[in-house]
Amino acid sequence: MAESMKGLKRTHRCTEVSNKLIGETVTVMGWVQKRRNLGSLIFADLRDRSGLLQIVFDENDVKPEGFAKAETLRSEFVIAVVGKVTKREAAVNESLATGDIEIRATELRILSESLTPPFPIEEASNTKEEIRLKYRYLDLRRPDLQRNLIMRSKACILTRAFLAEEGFLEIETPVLNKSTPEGARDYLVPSRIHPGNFYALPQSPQLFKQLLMCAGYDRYFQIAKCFRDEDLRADRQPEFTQIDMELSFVDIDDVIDVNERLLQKLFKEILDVDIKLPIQRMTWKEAMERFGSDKPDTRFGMELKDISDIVKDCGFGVFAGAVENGGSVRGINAKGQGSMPRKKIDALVEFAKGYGAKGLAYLVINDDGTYKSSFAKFMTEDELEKIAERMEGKPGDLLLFAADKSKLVFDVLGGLRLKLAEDLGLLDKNVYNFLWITEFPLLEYSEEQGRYVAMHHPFTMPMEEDLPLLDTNPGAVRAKAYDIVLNGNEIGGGSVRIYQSHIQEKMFEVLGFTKEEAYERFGFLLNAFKYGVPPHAGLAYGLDRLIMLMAKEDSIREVIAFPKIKDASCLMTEAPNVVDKKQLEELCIVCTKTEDKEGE
RNA sequence: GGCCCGGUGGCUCAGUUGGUUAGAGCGCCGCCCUGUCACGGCGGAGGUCGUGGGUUCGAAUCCCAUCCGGGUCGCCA
Repeated sequence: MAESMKGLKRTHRCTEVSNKLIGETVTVMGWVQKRRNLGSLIFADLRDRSGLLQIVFDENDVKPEGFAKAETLRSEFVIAVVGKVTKREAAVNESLATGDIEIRATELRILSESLTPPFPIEEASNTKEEIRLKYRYLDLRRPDLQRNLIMRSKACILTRAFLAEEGFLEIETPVLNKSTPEGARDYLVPSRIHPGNFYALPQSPQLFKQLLMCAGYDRYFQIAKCFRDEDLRADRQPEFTQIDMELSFVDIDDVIDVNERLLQKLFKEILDVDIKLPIQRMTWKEAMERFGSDKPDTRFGMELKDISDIVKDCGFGVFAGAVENGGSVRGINAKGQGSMPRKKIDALVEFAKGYGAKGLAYLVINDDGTYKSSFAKFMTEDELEKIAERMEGKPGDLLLFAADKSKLVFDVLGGLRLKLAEDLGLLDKNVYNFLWITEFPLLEYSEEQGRYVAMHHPFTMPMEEDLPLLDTNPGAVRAKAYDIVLNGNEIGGGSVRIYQSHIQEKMFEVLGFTKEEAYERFGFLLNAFKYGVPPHAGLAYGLDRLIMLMAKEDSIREVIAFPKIKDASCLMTEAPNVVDKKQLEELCIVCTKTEDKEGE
């Protein structure tokens, strides 16, 4: 039976009880982690968010009725204990913060009983994520998740303090918005008052923060929930959180400066990691050519090398053909992996095919300097020598090559590089390599849509020196956009925005929007900019990813209290669900198809 | 939508070329135990082998379909 806590007041969290309090009486409350019943002496480990504390129940102290209650204690019972802090009589438990003390209980109240939990509430759980997520409220009791969420809270509080100190204002923007079907798929919310009309949940507060600049708020930030109806990944959830900011009267360097100092503060205060400033910068072009990625992981080498010039006239049709068709041939050097078994190399080829590559060529430099290769027979000795030299190949190395359109080559080798690093254990989670990627292409040609689309968004400022190219070669225009990358993860990105209407109009023109279409979608922003708009720029972090990396986790689900699973549903609440006919009628909505779900 | 991995008591797993009654550790329940902290001792309960179908004298094991979870490609301005 649950007892009342009437008359008791918690005096300390478990690990706030220290050996400085020996002799004092304290009241602690929490969950029973573990009970050890020795017959006439019972030990219980009490747990709260601070940690563990040992309680001793001895009939002499806690009286027969209290002792009888202690005998019924089970895992996850919620109890209140009044007792005296004492030094442990026997061995100290070194693995516990409170390992040299214990509470000799004089009073015990069982505030709440518990069923036997479906999985052990313990650190470094082996339990399948499926079960952990179904019982997320139990999973969240585990120290790992508590640490992660406490870290997340700390990061938010520090961010607020830092940005406030830097003159930023925290301002909320609407969650119910107008859908602008450019970019990610929107989550839609039907309007009851306007039948057939829908709001869209924000993919980011982008337009509103620009309007705030227009309105004179100078420096804005918000820790904002954002929504994208796209497929999930380990680092992608349909709802996620951004640390979003925008600044007026600034250029790239101003944005980078304040953000470098923010990152430095967060990593120092939370992890005691010193980030050396300034953070390295690299152009998008260099990142692609050296790492095959716009978010390179610089914790290890294995950089891409271009061998197109060597093989453009060689006898190997795959290589020569790729160059002839305007593509390239590039490779990476898996140092010392020359002895990789054929089966594993075949697996790498399959991996490459997953990116759409037609194959993957390899060249092993044997210890005696001879070659073992899938293409050597088509090449001259001289060509092979030159390739090995370009790849800095030494005996015992495994060289891997992709030949195709350059974009595909980058994707394949960039992916392969990461896979190899992971397989070879080159990725140290204690190392934090930051990198700014700059000079992104402004536009990207969409085969699907048959037009250029904005790589970042349509309000991104082109680099001044590339403005003339907008007419002649739009694909070559670079943008004043920048991403902040940490260990191969894009943790944030932003840009300088267009504030001159003639450039904005040009941008819409290149994107294939008529003036009417542009106004239809973004009229409120374009009109606002007619009334005096300051030059402005901003940046937004993926908070979940940032915390994931700080917490050394592999999935953002580990730093989100109640995450969704791969199909965007929630195992605990079973959202989304079918709603009442009446609700639909009120919204004038008819479903043409309804998924059958079990139990409905 | 494609590809890959997984699903066996509450949890984590083992289960041979298809072959008696499907095992282990932890947990759980009962009894005993005054210094445990991975407490210990004795005893016990608990399994539609994800689901459906097929092959077979016989299926956890082989085949097909399907459901569930994870990773990834596409997708993510």
